[in-house]
Amino acid sequence: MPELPEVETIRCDLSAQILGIRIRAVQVLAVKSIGGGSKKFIATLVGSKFQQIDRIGKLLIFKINPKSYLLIHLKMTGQLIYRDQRQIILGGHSEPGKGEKRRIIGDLPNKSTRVIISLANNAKLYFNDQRRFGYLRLVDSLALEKIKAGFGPEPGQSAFNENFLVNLLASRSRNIKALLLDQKQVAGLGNIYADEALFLAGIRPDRPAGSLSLAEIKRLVKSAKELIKLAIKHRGTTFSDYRDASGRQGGFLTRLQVYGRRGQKCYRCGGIITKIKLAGRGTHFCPRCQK
DNA sequence: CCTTGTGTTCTCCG
DNA sequence: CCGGAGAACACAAG
Repeated sequence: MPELPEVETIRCDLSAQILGIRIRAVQVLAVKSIGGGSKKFIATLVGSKFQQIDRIGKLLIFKINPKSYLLIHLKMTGQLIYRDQRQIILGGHSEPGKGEKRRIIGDLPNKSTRVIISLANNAKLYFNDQRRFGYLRLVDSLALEKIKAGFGPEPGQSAFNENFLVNLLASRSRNIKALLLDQKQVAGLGNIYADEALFLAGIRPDRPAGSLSLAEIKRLVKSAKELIKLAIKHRGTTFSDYRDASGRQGGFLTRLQVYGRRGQKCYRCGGIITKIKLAGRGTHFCPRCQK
């Protein structure tokens, strides 16, 4: 489940690998993944270069010319794997694997590969997506601006501050976790990091947003910022499908404080982590120290 | 049955 | 009755 730290890791890695390199060919193995119209999609991409890679929330934005952008959303099981010529020849097993976290995906394409972008340096970019929720879309600059305008600030940005959150939460009955998951309000947090941020701040996820005190809001701002920064530093969390652009797992899993820890002891107070359903999502928290 | 990100649709309330 | 908030559903595959 790639969230902001995972998508940022991919953005950063790919920026160092594919910028300025021409697209030689595009194979669309699943038309659904590009929303139909593969002829125009391929024609627009082939011959152009990746000029810049941006990100808003969990959405990757590849600039291919001043008015055309390729958007890639990984949703639940999407992967974007870069293989250079040597790795393709060796079948993806060329990385030695210094530690356990360096697990390699194996031969590509595989049964989850939906799109292959071949580059002029003989490298390939594979879009894999087992559950086909993710997508690639071409948009012009006007459409891109409209999409960007639909996102709230990210925890790492200065706009995500105490004043912002005070105004956002004021007189809202919705539970705080649902609000944090709403990309229109706050961009980038998904199920894992929403649970983690609330744990760090000591706030129950089912609290009505409007019931948070100023002190709690301050803690939430600080917790979310530190959490996202640390998760990016560790290259994100791999629970099942997430891989970085080189096919490696993220390093943050072992640093999670609550997510996936149902029935285990709280690292902070020794209470037992419980799991409930909230906003349609599995939600983990410590009933003892989260108030 | 469970898992989840997001777009769409539906319902409710003021 | 309108508008918006927010909940519920759809999607998909293992």
